[in-house]
Amino acid sequence: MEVAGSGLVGPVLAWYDAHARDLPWRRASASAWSVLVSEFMLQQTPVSRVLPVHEAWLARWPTPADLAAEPAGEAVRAWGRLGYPRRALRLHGAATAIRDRHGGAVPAEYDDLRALPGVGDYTAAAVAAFAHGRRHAVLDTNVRRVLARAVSGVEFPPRSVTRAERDVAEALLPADPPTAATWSVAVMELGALVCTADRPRCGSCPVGPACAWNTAGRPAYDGPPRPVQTYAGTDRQCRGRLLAVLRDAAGAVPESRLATAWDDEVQRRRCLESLLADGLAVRTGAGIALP
DNA sequence: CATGCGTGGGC
DNA sequence: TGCCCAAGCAT
Repeated sequence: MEVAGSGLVGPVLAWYDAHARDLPWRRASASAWSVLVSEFMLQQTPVSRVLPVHEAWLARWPTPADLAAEPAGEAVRAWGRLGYPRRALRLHGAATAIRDRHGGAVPAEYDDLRALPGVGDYTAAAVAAFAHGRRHAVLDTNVRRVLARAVSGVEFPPRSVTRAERDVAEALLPADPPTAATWSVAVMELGALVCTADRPRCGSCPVGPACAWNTAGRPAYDGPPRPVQTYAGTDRQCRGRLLAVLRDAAGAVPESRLATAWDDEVQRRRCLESLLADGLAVRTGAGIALP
């Protein structure tokens, strides 16, 4: 019952055993909560920036109930400059749901995890596998890129996850649940350290000749161009500036003070309203504050 | 299903 | 120097 690329698993597991980074949320002593927090923080944010915030977060809130006991604004403040602060709000919401619906314990079932705010397919599978040893295919951007290259022979995966990708991931997933979980983290690590988006280190890749893309001579990507993400001058940047003022203030700030953070008044007002609508800020008698 | 949502580092 | 990204999610 061979599938294309089935020769990947052994070499990747051996490589991971020798090259895995020692990350706090991967240690045997790490709680499921530590894993969940790391997965929220790692959504679109590099490991190096997550490390210090994750450490401080777990020290302050060792359990979901500890976080749920505080106002959501404290989560937004502690999130600091990790970016996409709605994740902080959702993590607080997840902690509250875990306390109220799961007796304070991070659930192990995919469906229960998936129902938490801020938890999509990837995070639910990752927490089920990495925190609880469940057998789930974990399809993140790293895994998708590795499989696109090694199995499909193309440089980059499709824009969104396809049925074909899921079938490949399922076919490769080892039958033994703990081994499946290790395989998943191992192939992610390979994508993060070796099979990178740009300048992949094929010379030191354990997959070697089993990689269809490398064997084919690493043909250039010929799919649709990926959209470039602009930032300067966007509402995202404006919202970030406004929220930074709120984070750095002890309490509410007068709305006039937000003007110092962004010149364009029309855009500034629009962004403030969107922050209020998102629940990242609230109006009080004294001005604008974190929730 | 395409789009909006932060931030800082590497080349 | 700009440009491109880095363990996604919700709508």
